[in-house]
Amino acid sequence: MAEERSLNFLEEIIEEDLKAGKYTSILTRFPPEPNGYLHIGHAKSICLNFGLGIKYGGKTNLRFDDTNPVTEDTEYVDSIKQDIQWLGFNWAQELYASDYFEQLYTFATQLIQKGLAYVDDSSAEQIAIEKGTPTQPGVENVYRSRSVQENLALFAEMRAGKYADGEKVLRAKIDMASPNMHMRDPIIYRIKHAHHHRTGDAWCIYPMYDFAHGQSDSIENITHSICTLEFIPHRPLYDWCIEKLEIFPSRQYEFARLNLTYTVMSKRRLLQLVNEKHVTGWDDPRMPTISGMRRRGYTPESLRDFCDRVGIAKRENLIDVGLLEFCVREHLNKIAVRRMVVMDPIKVVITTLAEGFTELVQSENNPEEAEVTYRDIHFSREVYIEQEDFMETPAKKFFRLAPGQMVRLKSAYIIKCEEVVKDAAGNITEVRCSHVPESKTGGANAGMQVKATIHWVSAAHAVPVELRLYDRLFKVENVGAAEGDFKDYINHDSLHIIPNAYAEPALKTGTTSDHYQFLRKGYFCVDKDSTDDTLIFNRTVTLRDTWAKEQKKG
RNA sequence: UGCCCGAUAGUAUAGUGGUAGUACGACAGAUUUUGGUUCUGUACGCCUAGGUUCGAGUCCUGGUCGGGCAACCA
Repeated sequence: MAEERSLNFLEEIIEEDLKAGKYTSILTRFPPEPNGYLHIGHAKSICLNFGLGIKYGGKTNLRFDDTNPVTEDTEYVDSIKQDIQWLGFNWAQELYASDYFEQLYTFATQLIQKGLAYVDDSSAEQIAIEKGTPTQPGVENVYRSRSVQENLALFAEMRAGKYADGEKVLRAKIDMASPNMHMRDPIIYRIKHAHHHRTGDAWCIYPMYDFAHGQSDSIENITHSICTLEFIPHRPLYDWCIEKLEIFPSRQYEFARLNLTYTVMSKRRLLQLVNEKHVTGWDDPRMPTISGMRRRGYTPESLRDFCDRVGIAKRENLIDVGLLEFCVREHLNKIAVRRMVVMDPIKVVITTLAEGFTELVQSENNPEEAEVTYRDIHFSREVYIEQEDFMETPAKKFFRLAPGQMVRLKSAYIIKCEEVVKDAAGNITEVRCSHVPESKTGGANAGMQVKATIHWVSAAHAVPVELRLYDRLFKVENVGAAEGDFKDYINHDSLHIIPNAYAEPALKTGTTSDHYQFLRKGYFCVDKDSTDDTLIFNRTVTLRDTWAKEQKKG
């Protein structure tokens, strides 16, 4: 089943480690900070970390990196857990960096005892100045030479709450002249008199990322700690802590994060979109968040397939959102139930049928199914078809309905346009057609060749529904590379609401499905805003439309 | 001016010294009671200059280009 595929560089490393006997099994982790909702970029990391665990018979922990109480919240913890499970993954253990606060405090004191950490009384500004620049070495200050005893006492006082925020920090004593800025005596503990979502008010000092992440990995015996490229310069510090503390040597590896065309992928920017009401929330169907995509109608399968196809490497990338759309179409084509909905109606009267004529026709629920099932649809003398499926003066290569032309009404009769009725202003109000008798499925004339088959809804039986059509959130491909404020590139036309589309009754009364294909229009799902009175559908993605492409060519 | 990472069709991603593959996209055609699906075909690529070698996308050196690194963020 699994096709022979080349290994990515992480799989190669793991296979070498396993082969060399370095590990008997692997343990990875997914380490989100609970300060925002997960997006498709996180999905790539989730699929990678959990996927590796599954592929090599190992396990994967979920560990919340909650070392900064002022930005973190349990609301985010809950959404993150839900999103991971929805994607289809199970963690071995649910853990929190905050579980290790006591242990991390002990690690810090060990460093102090070894003369490898010191309490610094300098202000943030002073520390920044003394740090130097990438091209200029930093300088050592007077606090750097404090005695072990003094440092131990001071650090204990920090923990005890004797000092205000920012009054003191604990720094690792490494090398103020290092060409790597992160090695210039990085701050490892800071004072924050803040309420933590899990530890409450037990602590007023919190470890920095660099003093929490690697040690957490080590405590859990994580074998392969996988993160994104921007942490490459942190790796020497990651290794330094492990070496000096003499703890389990977890190893950090980095891969390139996902970037998608026509969207943004930073939590900061997504939060801004939410806070400034450019979207309705984190789960707005236009958002690249997992919750937004779920609401939009994307399936876990399609997201996993996408993450698989984008690959894992170290070079920066910008993935065409078209690939995502391909993945969702491919999955939805297999599972979506077919229904007919007319979005922009024009009335067709079939004059050769008796006044009040009505009958039931059968149409397949999904032609892709191994065993095709059918539903009944009311057909009658008056039906709605799409405005765009009729042209009074047809364009070249237009082979839908036009005066004197024939089309098939899906699962019903072939009709021929005989007359166009207009109002005083010259607008077309109605198209009058004749029908070909015996042209239904199984009829004597069913084999007649027509150039097109169009969808329709019986006028008398149509059910009004609301459709929400989404377009890309941004107007430019590479929002990250665009100059100026990213908000200048927001597509203000990204939501188009059709309050009164006409749907076939089966949509309301028939089998309920999570995913529908509205014939020839796209894939849709029911939105949570639906009420007993009004069904609301989100368009997940359109169908491939070669006719639209043809038209663009002009 | 320092350090680090990277560079293969339009976009991604393989190729581990021996014929540059794959996917999406594009284009053309076939099939189709969805201009959907499916199928077939076509076009398009190793950043650059040297070097090592019988042979270099791959190894070495220089250059160019892109990205990152100086939050009491992660």
